[in-house]
Amino acid sequence: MGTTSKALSLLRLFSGSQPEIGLTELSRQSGMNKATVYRLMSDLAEYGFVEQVGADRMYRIGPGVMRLAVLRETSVPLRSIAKEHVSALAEEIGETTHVSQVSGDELSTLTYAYSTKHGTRVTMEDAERLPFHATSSGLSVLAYSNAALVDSILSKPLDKRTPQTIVDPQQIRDELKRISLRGHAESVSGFEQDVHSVAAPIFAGGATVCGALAIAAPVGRVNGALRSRMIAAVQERARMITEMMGGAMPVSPDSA
Amino acid sequence: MGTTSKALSLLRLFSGSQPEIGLTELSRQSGMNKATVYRLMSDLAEYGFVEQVGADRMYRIGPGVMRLAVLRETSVPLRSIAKEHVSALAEEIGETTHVSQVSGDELSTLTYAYSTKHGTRVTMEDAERLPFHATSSGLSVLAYSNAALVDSILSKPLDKRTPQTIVDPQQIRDELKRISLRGHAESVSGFEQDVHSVAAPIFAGGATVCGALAIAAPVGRVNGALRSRMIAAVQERARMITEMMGGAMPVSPDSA
DNA sequence: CCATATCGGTTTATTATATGAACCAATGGT
DNA sequence: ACCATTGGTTCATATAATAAACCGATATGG
Repeated sequence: MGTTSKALSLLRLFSGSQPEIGLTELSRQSGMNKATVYRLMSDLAEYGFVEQVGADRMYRIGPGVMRLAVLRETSVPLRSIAKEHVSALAEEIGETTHVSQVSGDELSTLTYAYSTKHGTRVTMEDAERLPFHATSSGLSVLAYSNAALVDSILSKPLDKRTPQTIVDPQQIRDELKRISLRGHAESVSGFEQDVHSVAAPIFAGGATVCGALAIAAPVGRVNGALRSRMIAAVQERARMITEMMGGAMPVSPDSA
Repeated sequence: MGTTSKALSLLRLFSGSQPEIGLTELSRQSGMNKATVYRLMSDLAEYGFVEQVGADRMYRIGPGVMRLAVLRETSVPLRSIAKEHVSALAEEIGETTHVSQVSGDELSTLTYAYSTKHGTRVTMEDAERLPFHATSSGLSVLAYSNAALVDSILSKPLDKRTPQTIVDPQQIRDELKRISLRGHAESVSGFEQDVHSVAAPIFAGGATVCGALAIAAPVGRVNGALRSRMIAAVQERARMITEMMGGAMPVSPDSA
Protein backbone atom coordinates (compact mmCIF):
# COMPACT_ATOMS: atom_id res chain seq x y z
CA MET A 1 0.00 0.00 0.00
CA GLY A 2 1.41 3.36 -1.04
CA THR A 3 2.51 5.92 1.49
CA THR A 4 -0.10 8.48 0.43
CA SER A 5 -2.82 5.85 0.73
CA LYS A 6 -1.66 4.94 4.21
CA ALA A 7 -1.83 8.55 5.31
CA LEU A 8 -5.29 9.11 3.84
CA SER A 9 -6.60 5.88 5.32
CA LEU A 10 -5.76 7.26 8.76
CA LEU A 11 -8.16 10.13 8.16
CA ARG A 12 -10.95 7.64 7.65
CA LEU A 13 -10.66 6.45 11.23
CA PHE A 14 -12.21 9.65 12.57
CA SER A 15 -15.98 9.65 13.04
CA GLY A 16 -18.83 11.42 14.75
CA SER A 17 -18.58 9.00 17.64
CA GLN A 18 -14.78 9.27 17.73
CA PRO A 19 -13.77 12.78 16.66
CA GLU A 20 -10.50 12.63 18.63
CA ILE A 21 -8.02 9.74 18.56
CA GLY A 22 -4.61 9.33 20.24
CA LEU A 23 -1.43 8.14 18.55
CA THR A 24 -1.38 4.66 20.06
CA GLU A 25 -5.06 4.10 19.34
CA LEU A 26 -4.55 5.18 15.70
CA SER A 27 -1.74 2.65 15.50
CA ARG A 28 -4.00 -0.04 16.95
CA GLN A 29 -6.96 0.69 14.66
CA SER A 30 -4.88 1.04 11.49
CA GLY A 31 -2.54 -1.88 12.14
CA MET A 32 0.45 0.36 11.37
CA ASN A 33 3.53 0.81 13.52
CA LYS A 34 3.34 3.72 15.95
CA ALA A 35 6.41 5.41 14.43
CA THR A 36 4.86 5.18 10.98
CA VAL A 37 1.59 6.65 12.22
CA TYR A 38 3.47 9.45 13.95
CA ARG A 39 5.30 10.40 10.76
CA LEU A 40 2.18 10.22 8.59
CA MET A 41 0.12 12.27 11.04
CA SER A 42 2.89 14.87 11.22
CA ASP A 43 2.75 15.24 7.44
CA LEU A 44 -1.06 15.56 7.54
CA ALA A 45 -0.80 18.15 10.33
CA GLU A 46 1.65 20.25 8.32
CA TYR A 47 -1.04 20.69 5.68
CA GLY A 48 -3.80 21.33 8.18
CA PHE A 49 -5.62 18.03 7.70
CA VAL A 50 -5.28 17.15 11.38
CA GLU A 51 -4.29 18.98 14.55
CA GLN A 52 -3.47 17.94 18.07
CA VAL A 53 -5.51 19.20 21.02
CA GLY A 54 -5.57 18.94 24.76
CA ALA A 55 -2.99 17.91 27.29
CA ASP A 56 -3.04 14.36 25.94
CA ARG A 57 -2.32 15.57 22.40
CA MET A 58 -5.22 13.76 20.76
CA TYR A 59 -5.60 14.16 17.01
CA ARG A 60 -8.68 15.54 15.31
CA ILE A 61 -9.56 16.74 11.83
CA GLY A 62 -7.90 20.14 11.22
CA PRO A 63 -8.92 23.43 9.59
CA GLY A 64 -7.22 22.69 6.27
CA VAL A 65 -10.09 20.54 5.07
CA MET A 66 -12.46 23.52 5.18
CA ARG A 67 -10.84 25.30 2.26
CA LEU A 68 -11.13 22.13 0.15
CA ALA A 69 -14.76 21.70 1.20
CA VAL A 70 -15.52 25.28 0.15
CA LEU A 71 -13.94 24.56 -3.25
CA ARG A 72 -15.88 21.30 -3.56
CA GLU A 73 -19.17 23.06 -2.82
CA THR A 74 -18.35 25.65 -5.47
CA SER A 75 -18.43 22.88 -8.06
CA VAL A 76 -21.07 20.58 -6.54
CA PRO A 77 -23.08 22.50 -3.92
CA LEU A 78 -24.83 19.39 -2.62
CA ARG A 79 -24.54 20.12 1.09
CA SER A 80 -25.59 23.76 1.02
CA ILE A 81 -28.60 23.07 -1.20
CA ALA A 82 -29.52 19.92 0.73
CA LYS A 83 -29.37 21.71 4.08
CA GLU A 84 -32.31 23.93 3.25
CA HIS A 85 -34.37 21.09 1.85
CA VAL A 86 -33.85 18.66 4.73
CA SER A 87 -34.94 21.40 7.15
CA ALA A 88 -38.07 22.20 5.15
CA LEU A 89 -38.86 18.53 4.64
CA ALA A 90 -38.45 17.70 8.32
CA GLU A 91 -40.99 20.38 9.23
CA GLU A 92 -43.34 19.37 6.38
CA ILE A 93 -43.43 15.67 7.28
CA GLY A 94 -42.63 15.94 10.98
CA GLU A 95 -39.86 13.32 10.97
CA THR A 96 -36.05 13.14 10.75
CA THR A 97 -34.63 13.83 7.30
CA HIS A 98 -31.11 13.52 5.98
CA VAL A 99 -28.96 13.65 2.87
CA SER A 100 -26.06 11.28 2.32
CA GLN A 101 -23.33 11.42 -0.27
CA VAL A 102 -21.37 8.85 -2.25
CA SER A 103 -17.61 8.98 -2.38
CA GLY A 104 -16.13 6.01 -4.19
CA ASP A 105 -17.49 2.94 -2.40
CA GLU A 106 -18.52 4.85 0.71
CA LEU A 107 -21.80 6.47 1.64
CA SER A 108 -21.87 8.99 4.47
CA THR A 109 -24.33 11.36 6.10
CA LEU A 110 -23.78 14.91 4.87
CA THR A 111 -26.52 16.83 6.69
CA TYR A 112 -29.67 16.09 8.63
CA ALA A 113 -32.60 17.85 10.32
CA TYR A 114 -34.92 16.94 13.12
CA SER A 115 -38.55 17.93 13.44
CA THR A 116 -39.78 19.47 16.66
CA LYS A 117 -43.19 17.88 16.18
CA HIS A 118 -42.66 14.85 18.40
CA GLY A 119 -40.92 14.14 21.69
CA THR A 120 -39.16 11.11 20.24
CA ARG A 121 -37.32 10.94 16.96
CA VAL A 122 -34.85 8.92 14.92
CA THR A 123 -31.42 10.33 15.76
CA MET A 124 -28.42 10.77 13.46
CA GLU A 125 -24.63 10.89 13.88
CA ASP A 126 -22.48 13.45 12.05
CA ALA A 127 -20.61 12.06 9.03
CA GLU A 128 -21.77 8.53 9.81
CA ARG A 129 -20.93 5.90 7.23
CA LEU A 130 -24.02 4.10 6.04
CA PRO A 131 -23.98 0.56 4.66
CA PHE A 132 -25.38 0.53 1.13
CA HIS A 133 -27.24 -2.76 1.46
CA ALA A 134 -28.95 -2.04 4.77
CA THR A 135 -30.28 1.49 4.29
CA SER A 136 -32.91 3.01 2.04
CA SER A 137 -30.36 5.71 1.09
CA GLY A 138 -27.78 3.12 0.13
CA LEU A 139 -30.20 1.05 -1.87
CA SER A 140 -31.56 4.05 -3.74
CA VAL A 141 -28.00 5.03 -4.67
CA LEU A 142 -27.08 1.50 -5.80
CA ALA A 143 -30.21 1.27 -7.96
CA TYR A 144 -28.79 4.07 -10.11
CA SER A 145 -25.09 3.22 -9.90
CA ASN A 146 -22.98 1.52 -12.51
CA ALA A 147 -22.53 -2.25 -12.38
CA ALA A 148 -18.94 -1.97 -11.14
CA LEU A 149 -19.96 -0.30 -7.88
CA VAL A 150 -22.90 -2.70 -7.35
CA ASP A 151 -20.66 -5.72 -7.96
CA SER A 152 -17.99 -4.32 -5.66
CA ILE A 153 -20.44 -3.72 -2.80
CA LEU A 154 -22.26 -7.05 -3.16
CA SER A 155 -19.08 -9.10 -3.43
CA LYS A 156 -18.02 -8.18 0.09
CA PRO A 157 -19.48 -9.75 3.23
CA LEU A 158 -22.74 -7.97 4.06
CA ASP A 159 -23.40 -7.21 7.70
CA LYS A 160 -26.73 -8.41 9.13
CA ARG A 161 -27.38 -5.35 11.25
CA THR A 162 -30.83 -6.49 12.40
CA PRO A 163 -32.83 -9.69 11.98
CA GLN A 164 -34.58 -7.94 9.07
CA THR A 165 -31.45 -6.94 7.15
CA ILE A 166 -31.33 -8.52 3.69
CA VAL A 167 -27.84 -9.90 2.99
CA ASP A 168 -28.44 -12.23 0.04
CA PRO A 169 -26.88 -10.52 -3.03
CA GLN A 170 -29.47 -11.89 -5.43
CA GLN A 171 -32.37 -10.67 -3.31
CA ILE A 172 -30.70 -7.25 -3.16
CA ARG A 173 -30.22 -7.18 -6.95
CA ASP A 174 -33.91 -8.00 -7.43
CA GLU A 175 -34.83 -5.21 -5.02
CA LEU A 176 -32.56 -2.75 -6.89
CA LYS A 177 -34.52 -3.46 -10.06
CA ARG A 178 -37.79 -2.72 -8.31
CA ILE A 179 -36.34 0.49 -6.82
CA SER A 180 -35.22 1.77 -10.21
CA LEU A 181 -38.72 1.22 -11.58
CA ARG A 182 -40.53 3.10 -8.82
CA GLY A 183 -37.88 5.75 -8.11
CA HIS A 184 -37.46 5.34 -4.38
CA ALA A 185 -36.19 2.84 -1.82
CA GLU A 186 -37.80 1.76 1.42
CA SER A 187 -36.38 0.02 4.46
CA VAL A 188 -38.15 -1.26 7.57
CA SER A 189 -35.73 -2.10 10.38
CA GLY A 190 -33.04 -2.89 7.84
CA PHE A 191 -30.42 -0.68 9.51
CA GLU A 192 -31.91 0.12 12.91
CA GLN A 193 -34.59 -1.80 14.70
CA ASP A 194 -38.06 -0.20 14.49
CA VAL A 195 -37.01 2.53 12.09
CA HIS A 196 -38.92 2.93 8.82
CA SER A 197 -37.18 4.97 6.12
CA VAL A 198 -37.75 5.96 2.52
CA ALA A 199 -35.14 7.50 0.23
CA ALA A 200 -34.78 8.86 -3.30
CA PRO A 201 -31.56 9.37 -5.28
CA ILE A 202 -29.95 12.72 -6.06
CA PHE A 203 -28.10 13.29 -9.34
CA ALA A 204 -25.36 15.73 -10.36
CA GLY A 205 -23.25 16.41 -13.41
CA GLY A 206 -25.74 15.07 -15.88
CA ALA A 207 -27.36 11.88 -14.62
CA THR A 208 -24.71 10.60 -12.25
CA VAL A 209 -26.03 9.60 -8.83
CA CYS A 210 -24.19 11.48 -6.10
CA GLY A 211 -26.27 10.86 -3.01
CA ALA A 212 -29.74 10.36 -1.59
CA LEU A 213 -32.41 12.16 0.40
CA ALA A 214 -34.17 10.14 3.10
CA ILE A 215 -36.90 10.42 5.71
CA ALA A 216 -36.71 8.21 8.80
CA ALA A 217 -39.48 7.64 11.33
CA PRO A 218 -40.26 5.23 14.18
CA VAL A 219 -42.17 2.25 12.75
CA GLY A 220 -45.12 2.84 15.08
CA ARG A 221 -45.84 6.29 13.59
CA VAL A 222 -45.86 5.20 9.96
CA ASN A 223 -49.40 4.41 8.84
CA GLY A 224 -50.58 4.23 5.22
CA ALA A 225 -51.27 7.94 4.87
CA LEU A 226 -47.93 9.03 6.35
CA ARG A 227 -46.08 6.47 4.27
CA SER A 228 -47.63 7.83 1.06
CA ARG A 229 -46.78 11.39 2.02
CA MET A 230 -43.18 10.38 2.83
CA ILE A 231 -42.71 8.71 -0.55
CA ALA A 232 -44.18 11.59 -2.54
CA ALA A 233 -42.31 14.25 -0.59
CA VAL A 234 -38.90 12.58 -0.67
CA GLN A 235 -39.12 12.05 -4.43
CA GLU A 236 -40.24 15.59 -5.08
CA ARG A 237 -37.54 17.13 -2.87
CA ALA A 238 -34.81 14.88 -4.34
CA ARG A 239 -35.88 16.00 -7.81
CA MET A 240 -35.73 19.65 -6.67
CA ILE A 241 -32.22 19.20 -5.21
CA THR A 242 -31.08 17.51 -8.43
CA GLU A 243 -32.43 20.37 -10.53
CA MET A 244 -30.90 23.05 -8.30
CA MET A 245 -27.51 21.43 -8.82
CA GLY A 246 -27.94 21.30 -12.58
CA GLY A 247 -28.24 17.54 -12.53
CA ALA A 248 -30.73 15.45 -14.49
CA MET A 249 -32.91 12.50 -13.60
CA PRO A 250 -31.75 9.48 -15.60
CA VAL A 251 -33.79 7.63 -18.16
CA SER A 252 -32.62 4.20 -17.05
CA PRO A 253 -30.19 2.64 -14.55
CA ASP A 254 -26.60 1.73 -15.52
CA SER A 255 -26.43 5.03 -17.33
CA ALA A 256 -23.09 6.01 -15.86
CA MET B 1 10.01 16.14 0.48
CA GLY B 2 7.94 13.22 1.69
CA THR B 3 5.52 11.50 -0.60
CA THR B 4 2.48 12.37 1.51
CA SER B 5 3.53 16.02 1.52
CA LYS B 6 3.91 16.01 -2.24
CA ALA B 7 0.41 14.63 -2.67
CA LEU B 8 -1.15 17.12 -0.26
CA SER B 9 0.70 20.02 -1.86
CA LEU B 10 -1.06 19.19 -5.12
CA LEU B 11 -4.40 19.83 -3.44
CA ARG B 12 -3.27 23.36 -2.62
CA LEU B 13 -3.07 24.23 -6.31
CA PHE B 14 -6.86 24.26 -6.65
CA SER B 15 -8.59 27.60 -6.10
CA GLY B 16 -11.79 29.52 -6.70
CA SER B 17 -10.34 30.89 -9.89
CA GLN B 18 -8.98 27.50 -10.94
CA PRO B 19 -11.31 24.79 -9.62
CA GLU B 20 -10.30 22.34 -12.39
CA ILE B 21 -6.72 21.55 -13.43
CA GLY B 22 -5.38 19.04 -15.98
CA LEU B 23 -2.55 16.57 -15.43
CA THR B 24 0.07 18.42 -17.44
CA GLU B 25 -0.81 21.76 -15.86
CA LEU B 26 -0.57 20.22 -12.36
CA SER B 27 2.87 18.96 -13.32
CA ARG B 28 3.85 22.43 -14.53
CA GLN B 29 2.58 24.28 -11.47
CA SER B 30 4.00 21.80 -8.95
CA GLY B 31 7.34 21.26 -10.63
CA MET B 32 6.88 17.50 -10.34
CA ASN B 33 7.24 14.96 -13.12
CA LYS B 34 3.98 14.12 -14.91
CA ALA B 35 4.24 10.43 -14.02
CA THR B 36 4.68 11.36 -10.37
CA VAL B 37 1.69 13.68 -10.45
CA TYR B 38 -0.37 10.97 -12.13
CA ARG B 39 0.41 8.46 -9.41
CA LEU B 40 -0.20 10.88 -6.56
CA MET B 41 -3.49 12.10 -8.03
CA SER B 42 -4.61 8.50 -8.51
CA ASP B 43 -4.00 7.84 -4.81
CA LEU B 44 -5.93 10.99 -3.87
CA ALA B 45 -8.79 9.99 -6.16
CA GLU B 46 -9.03 6.57 -4.57
CA TYR B 47 -9.87 8.25 -1.28
CA GLY B 48 -12.27 10.76 -2.81
CA PHE B 49 -10.04 13.81 -2.41
CA VAL B 50 -10.12 14.51 -6.14
CA GLU B 51 -12.12 13.32 -9.11
CA GLN B 52 -11.78 13.64 -12.87
CA VAL B 53 -14.51 15.28 -14.91
CA GLY B 54 -15.29 16.04 -18.51
CA ALA B 55 -13.95 14.69 -21.76
CA ASP B 56 -10.54 16.21 -21.01
CA ARG B 57 -10.37 14.44 -17.64
CA MET B 58 -9.61 17.56 -15.61
CA TYR B 59 -9.12 17.09 -11.88
CA ARG B 60 -11.18 18.86 -9.24
CA ILE B 61 -11.70 18.49 -5.50
CA GLY B 62 -13.77 15.37 -4.81
CA PRO B 63 -16.63 14.43 -2.46
CA GLY B 64 -14.38 12.76 0.10
CA VAL B 65 -13.43 16.08 1.68
CA MET B 66 -17.04 16.75 2.66
CA ARG B 67 -17.14 14.02 5.30
CA LEU B 68 -13.97 15.44 6.87
CA ALA B 69 -15.41 18.97 6.76
CA VAL B 70 -18.56 17.76 8.54
CA LEU B 71 -16.37 16.20 11.25
CA ARG B 72 -14.28 19.35 11.52
CA GLU B 73 -17.41 21.50 11.97
CA THR B 74 -18.61 19.13 14.69
CA SER B 75 -15.55 20.10 16.73
CA VAL B 76 -15.08 23.72 15.61
CA PRO B 77 -18.29 24.97 13.94
CA LEU B 78 -16.68 28.17 12.69
CA ARG B 79 -18.15 28.17 9.19
CA SER B 80 -21.73 27.34 10.13
CA ILE B 81 -21.82 29.91 12.93
CA ALA B 82 -20.01 32.51 10.83
CA LYS B 83 -22.36 32.08 7.88
CA GLU B 84 -25.32 33.43 9.81
CA HIS B 85 -23.35 36.32 11.23
CA VAL B 86 -21.80 37.48 7.97
CA SER B 87 -25.27 37.56 6.39
CA ALA B 88 -26.76 39.54 9.25
CA LEU B 89 -23.77 41.89 9.36
CA ALA B 90 -23.86 42.52 5.61
CA GLU B 91 -27.50 43.63 5.86
CA GLU B 92 -26.85 45.66 9.04
CA ILE B 93 -23.92 47.63 7.60
CA GLY B 94 -24.79 47.41 3.92
CA GLU B 95 -21.36 46.25 2.78
CA THR B 96 -19.54 43.01 1.95
CA THR B 97 -18.62 40.88 4.96
CA HIS B 98 -16.51 37.76 5.23
CA VAL B 99 -14.88 35.34 7.63
CA SER B 100 -11.47 33.85 7.01
CA GLN B 101 -9.73 31.00 8.77
CA VAL B 102 -6.17 30.20 9.74
CA SER B 103 -4.65 26.85 8.88
CA GLY B 104 -0.97 26.69 9.77
CA ASP B 105 0.64 29.59 7.94
CA GLU B 106 -2.28 30.10 5.53
CA LEU B 107 -5.31 32.33 5.78
CA SER B 108 -8.26 31.63 3.50
CA THR B 109 -11.79 32.91 2.97
CA LEU B 110 -14.32 30.59 4.58
CA THR B 111 -17.61 32.34 3.86
CA TYR B 112 -18.82 35.73 2.73
CA ALA B 113 -22.03 37.70 2.18
CA TYR B 114 -22.96 40.62 -0.02
CA SER B 115 -25.45 43.33 0.81
CA THR B 116 -28.15 44.20 -1.68
CA LYS B 117 -28.08 47.84 -0.55
CA HIS B 118 -25.80 49.17 -3.32
CA GLY B 119 -25.36 48.53 -7.00
CA THR B 120 -21.59 48.22 -6.56
CA ARG B 121 -19.80 46.14 -3.98
CA VAL B 122 -16.46 44.62 -3.01
CA THR B 123 -16.45 41.11 -4.48
CA MET B 124 -14.95 37.93 -3.02
CA GLU B 125 -13.57 34.67 -4.42
CA ASP B 126 -14.38 31.29 -2.84
CA ALA B 127 -11.59 29.83 -0.68
CA GLU B 128 -9.23 32.64 -1.67
CA ARG B 129 -5.91 32.73 0.14
CA LEU B 130 -5.35 36.07 1.81
CA PRO B 131 -1.91 37.50 2.55
CA PHE B 132 -1.55 38.14 6.27
CA HIS B 133 0.43 41.37 5.93
CA ALA B 134 -1.80 43.04 3.35
CA THR B 135 -5.29 42.45 4.71
CA SER B 136 -7.14 43.62 7.78
CA SER B 137 -8.14 40.00 8.44
CA GLY B 138 -4.56 38.84 8.26
CA LEU B 139 -3.26 41.61 10.47
CA SER B 140 -5.96 41.04 13.09
CA VAL B 141 -5.04 37.35 13.19
CA LEU B 142 -1.30 38.04 13.47
CA ALA B 143 -1.86 40.51 16.30
CA TYR B 144 -3.12 37.62 18.43
CA SER B 145 -0.86 34.84 17.12
CA ASN B 146 2.20 33.38 18.77
CA ALA B 147 5.61 34.79 17.95
CA ALA B 148 6.57 31.78 15.85
CA LEU B 149 3.84 32.40 13.30
CA VAL B 150 4.52 36.15 13.19
CA ASP B 151 8.25 35.53 12.69
CA SER B 152 7.56 32.94 10.01
CA ILE B 153 5.27 35.24 8.04
CA LEU B 154 7.46 38.34 8.35
CA SER B 155 10.67 36.48 7.44
CA LYS B 156 9.41 35.71 3.94
CA PRO B 157 9.34 38.25 1.10
CA LEU B 158 6.18 40.35 1.47
CA ASP B 159 4.27 41.14 -1.70
CA LYS B 160 3.53 44.85 -2.36
CA ARG B 161 0.05 44.29 -3.74
CA THR B 162 -0.72 48.01 -4.11
CA PRO B 163 1.30 51.20 -3.65
CA GLN B 164 -0.21 51.40 -0.15
CA THR B 165 0.77 47.91 0.99
CA ILE B 166 3.10 48.00 4.00
CA VAL B 167 5.95 45.53 3.52
CA ASP B 168 8.48 46.67 6.11
CA PRO B 169 8.47 44.00 8.88
CA GLN B 170 9.20 46.50 11.66
CA GLN B 171 6.34 48.79 10.60
CA ILE B 172 4.04 45.75 10.55
CA ARG B 173 5.19 44.69 14.03
CA ASP B 174 4.44 48.17 15.34
CA GLU B 175 1.01 48.05 13.72
CA LEU B 176 0.34 44.62 15.29
CA LYS B 177 0.97 46.14 18.72
CA ARG B 178 -1.54 48.90 18.03
CA ILE B 179 -4.09 46.38 16.74
CA SER B 180 -3.84 44.24 19.85
CA LEU B 181 -4.48 47.32 22.01
CA ARG B 182 -7.61 48.43 20.17
CA GLY B 183 -8.95 45.02 19.21
CA HIS B 184 -9.39 45.47 15.48
CA ALA B 185 -7.36 45.95 12.29
CA GLU B 186 -7.96 48.39 9.48
CA SER B 187 -6.64 48.47 5.94
CA VAL B 188 -7.11 51.11 3.24
CA SER B 189 -6.10 49.86 -0.21
CA GLY B 190 -3.61 47.49 1.37
CA PHE B 191 -4.85 44.44 -0.54
CA GLU B 192 -7.06 45.89 -3.25
CA GLN B 193 -7.00 49.43 -4.56
CA ASP B 194 -9.79 51.65 -3.21
CA VAL B 195 -11.09 49.04 -0.76
CA HIS B 196 -11.38 50.00 2.92
CA SER B 197 -11.72 47.08 5.34
CA VAL B 198 -11.88 46.51 9.07
CA ALA B 199 -11.49 43.16 10.81
CA ALA B 200 -11.60 41.65 14.29
CA PRO B 201 -10.13 38.30 15.42
CA ILE B 202 -12.16 35.19 16.27
CA PHE B 203 -11.02 32.78 18.98
CA ALA B 204 -11.69 29.10 19.60
CA GLY B 205 -10.59 26.45 22.07
CA GLY B 206 -9.84 28.87 24.87
CA ALA B 207 -8.10 31.97 23.57
CA THR B 208 -6.47 30.65 20.42
CA VAL B 209 -7.08 32.83 17.36
CA CYS B 210 -8.64 30.76 14.57
CA GLY B 211 -9.77 33.39 12.08
CA ALA B 212 -11.20 36.85 11.56
CA LEU B 213 -14.41 38.62 10.67
CA ALA B 214 -14.12 41.56 8.24
CA ILE B 215 -16.20 44.21 6.53
CA ALA B 216 -15.01 45.60 3.19
CA ALA B 217 -16.35 48.66 1.41
CA PRO B 218 -15.34 50.95 -1.44
CA VAL B 219 -13.20 53.77 -0.05
CA GLY B 220 -15.57 56.44 -1.38
CA ARG B 221 -18.48 55.20 0.74
CA VAL B 222 -16.60 55.11 4.05
CA ASN B 223 -17.11 58.38 5.93
CA GLY B 224 -16.51 58.93 9.65
CA ALA B 225 -19.91 57.69 10.72
CA LEU B 226 -19.85 54.53 8.62
CA ARG B 227 -16.29 53.79 9.70
CA SER B 228 -17.28 53.97 13.39
CA ARG B 229 -20.27 51.70 12.82
CA MET B 230 -18.09 49.20 10.91
CA ILE B 231 -15.54 49.04 13.74
CA ALA B 232 -18.13 48.62 16.49
CA ALA B 233 -20.17 46.05 14.56
CA VAL B 234 -17.27 43.87 13.47
CA GLN B 235 -15.91 43.71 17.01
CA GLU B 236 -19.28 42.89 18.51
CA ARG B 237 -20.03 40.20 15.94
CA ALA B 238 -16.56 38.65 16.24
CA ARG B 239 -17.06 38.49 20.01
CA MET B 240 -20.46 36.81 19.48
CA ILE B 241 -18.98 34.24 17.09
CA THR B 242 -16.18 33.54 19.57
CA GLU B 243 -18.67 33.02 22.39
CA MET B 244 -20.92 30.77 20.30
CA MET B 245 -17.95 28.51 19.63
CA GLY B 246 -17.03 28.35 23.30
CA GLY B 247 -13.91 30.40 22.74
CA ALA B 248 -12.65 33.22 24.92
CA MET B 249 -11.24 36.65 24.17
CA PRO B 250 -7.60 36.75 25.25
CA VAL B 251 -6.19 38.99 27.94
CA SER B 252 -3.01 39.75 26.02
CA PRO B 253 -1.28 38.75 22.77
CA ASP B 254 1.29 35.92 22.64
CA SER B 255 -1.05 33.97 24.85
CA ALA B 256 -0.96 30.83 22.72
C1' DC C 1 -4.44 16.48 -45.90
C1' DC C 2 -0.29 16.27 -43.40
C1' DA C 3 2.95 17.67 -39.98
C1' DT C 4 3.40 19.40 -35.54
C1' DA C 5 2.16 20.40 -30.87
C1' DT C 6 0.02 19.14 -26.81
C1' DC C 7 -2.63 16.41 -24.02
C1' DG C 8 -3.53 12.15 -20.74
C1' DG C 9 -1.47 8.02 -19.59
C1' DT C 10 2.31 4.13 -19.01
C1' DT C 11 6.81 1.66 -18.18
C1' DT C 12 10.88 0.25 -15.47
C1' DA C 13 15.96 0.85 -14.12
C1' DT C 14 17.47 3.75 -10.74
C1' DT C 15 17.08 6.56 -6.71
C1' DA C 16 14.99 8.19 -2.70
C1' DT C 17 11.99 7.56 1.03
C1' DA C 18 9.63 4.82 4.48
C1' DT C 19 9.71 1.46 7.91
C1' DG C 20 9.50 -0.51 12.67
C1' DA C 21 12.01 -2.81 16.71
C1' DA C 22 13.82 -0.88 20.40
C1' DC C 23 14.23 2.81 23.19
C1' DC C 24 13.05 7.15 26.24
C1' DA C 25 10.41 10.37 29.31
C1' DA C 26 6.11 11.47 31.34
C1' DT C 27 1.86 10.34 33.53
C1' DG C 28 -1.57 7.80 36.05
C1' DG C 29 -3.12 3.93 38.91
C1' DT C 30 -2.48 0.59 42.61
C1' DA D 1 7.63 2.27 44.60
C1' DC D 2 6.28 -0.37 40.87
C1' DC D 3 3.85 -1.22 36.72
C1' DA D 4 1.21 -0.08 32.66
C1' DT D 5 0.35 2.95 29.12
C1' DT D 6 0.93 6.91 26.62
C1' DG D 7 3.35 10.23 23.13
C1' DG D 8 7.53 10.63 20.89
C1' DT D 9 12.31 9.34 18.68
C1' DT D 10 16.21 6.81 16.28
C1' DC D 11 18.60 4.58 12.33
C1' DA D 12 19.93 0.04 9.88
C1' DT D 13 17.24 -2.10 6.66
C1' DA D 14 13.51 -2.66 3.43
C1' DT D 15 10.33 -0.83 0.38
C1' DA D 16 8.27 2.46 -2.49
C1' DA D 17 8.74 6.41 -5.50
C1' DT D 18 10.76 8.56 -9.30
C1' DA D 19 11.22 10.47 -14.04
C1' DA D 20 13.19 9.98 -18.87
C1' DA D 21 11.35 8.08 -22.57
C1' DC D 22 7.61 6.41 -24.80
C1' DC D 23 2.58 5.76 -26.69
C1' DG D 24 -2.07 6.95 -28.59
C1' DA D 25 -5.43 10.50 -29.22
C1' DT D 26 -6.79 15.04 -30.43
C1' DA D 27 -6.51 19.70 -32.14
C1' DT D 28 -4.38 23.18 -34.93
C1' DG D 29 -1.99 25.54 -38.66
C1' DG D 30 -0.14 25.64 -43.18
